[in-house]
Amino acid sequence: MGRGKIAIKRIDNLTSRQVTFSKRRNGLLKKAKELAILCDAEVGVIIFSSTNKLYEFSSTSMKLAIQRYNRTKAENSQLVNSSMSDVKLWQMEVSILKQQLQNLHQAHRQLMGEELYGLGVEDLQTLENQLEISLQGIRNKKEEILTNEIQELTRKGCLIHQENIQLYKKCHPSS
Amino acid sequence: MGRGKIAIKRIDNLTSRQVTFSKRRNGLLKKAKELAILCDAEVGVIIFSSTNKLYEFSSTSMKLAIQRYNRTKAENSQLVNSSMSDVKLWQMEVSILKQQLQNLHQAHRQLMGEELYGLGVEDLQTLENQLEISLQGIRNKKEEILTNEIQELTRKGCLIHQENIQLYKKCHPSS
DNA sequence: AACTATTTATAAGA
DNA sequence: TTCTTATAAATAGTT
Repeated sequence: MGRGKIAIKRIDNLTSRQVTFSKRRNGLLKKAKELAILCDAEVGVIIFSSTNKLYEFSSTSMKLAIQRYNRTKAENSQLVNSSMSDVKLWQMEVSILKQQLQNLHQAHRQLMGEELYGLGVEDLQTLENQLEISLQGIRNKKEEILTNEIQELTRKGCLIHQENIQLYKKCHPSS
Repeated sequence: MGRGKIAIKRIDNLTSRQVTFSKRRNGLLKKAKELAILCDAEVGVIIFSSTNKLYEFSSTSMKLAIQRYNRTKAENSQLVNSSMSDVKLWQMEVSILKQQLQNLHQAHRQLMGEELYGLGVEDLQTLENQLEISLQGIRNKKEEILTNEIQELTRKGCLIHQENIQLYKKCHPSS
């Protein structure tokens, strides 16, 4: 990625190491930010230079990312705390929300025609019917928009001739 | 960095968001590792996907990196350790999850052909294409199940005659 | 800090 | 999902 290829091993020359650190550190932080934005992910990056200077990026807050990390790692070996503290209650809400999310994800994937493993003919038929209805709604909506656009254009005198309307519709196929 | 240039904003399409996440996640982790090796730095990366799955990299150990991070921050702002309480952090997580739920709900409703208000012809076409694909997958699955059932019945000698097979399929319409 | 020649990452397509 | 490929982006070495 540059004038020459380099092996991934510690750069001996101090100056060159520092320059590369500065360039690549910026690159890493930029890519971390892009990943978070593009993919709606929570990303946290901690970098200590060899001179012990700290650089960081977090899409939310580093504290939150770390807490979440710790919790995720600890979730397996749960049991810990006591009765019903505020924290416990919030934790319960989190787990409920996570469950809801998981359920929705599952339903969503099935609507996308994925993960159809467990379904029988009946379920599949129901799904198919729903999708037919969805398609109808979407096609209607599209038709509606196009009709509006054509009316607007006609009002402005752009499309007076029938054949132009046909042409316009062809360029924006409705199904 | 690819066939086309993309703007850095949340990718709307779920599938391509997941694909991009997977590619860029790998890219980020690789670059983190290279930075650590090349420049003798301590690097820690925490990534939560939008489906709450954790991915991480640490050049030493994440525990160590986090400890060092906390220590450094504490040194910088002598005293301020009071920062965010556990409760506050859980609350933040709850609000993030709620947002995710809302997003998914929205996407879900659109797949169901509802709430099509904000969408343009382009979006509607994308949605329509997705639904067509879904339908195809579902119909294939149904056909597959029926074919298996017929084979099973035929094996048992219940359906030897062609007209019976047609009848069976009619009673379990495939579309 | 800039400047490029190259390498690398990756978006889109198969 | 995995592979391929054209193109965008990052960056190594240089000025």
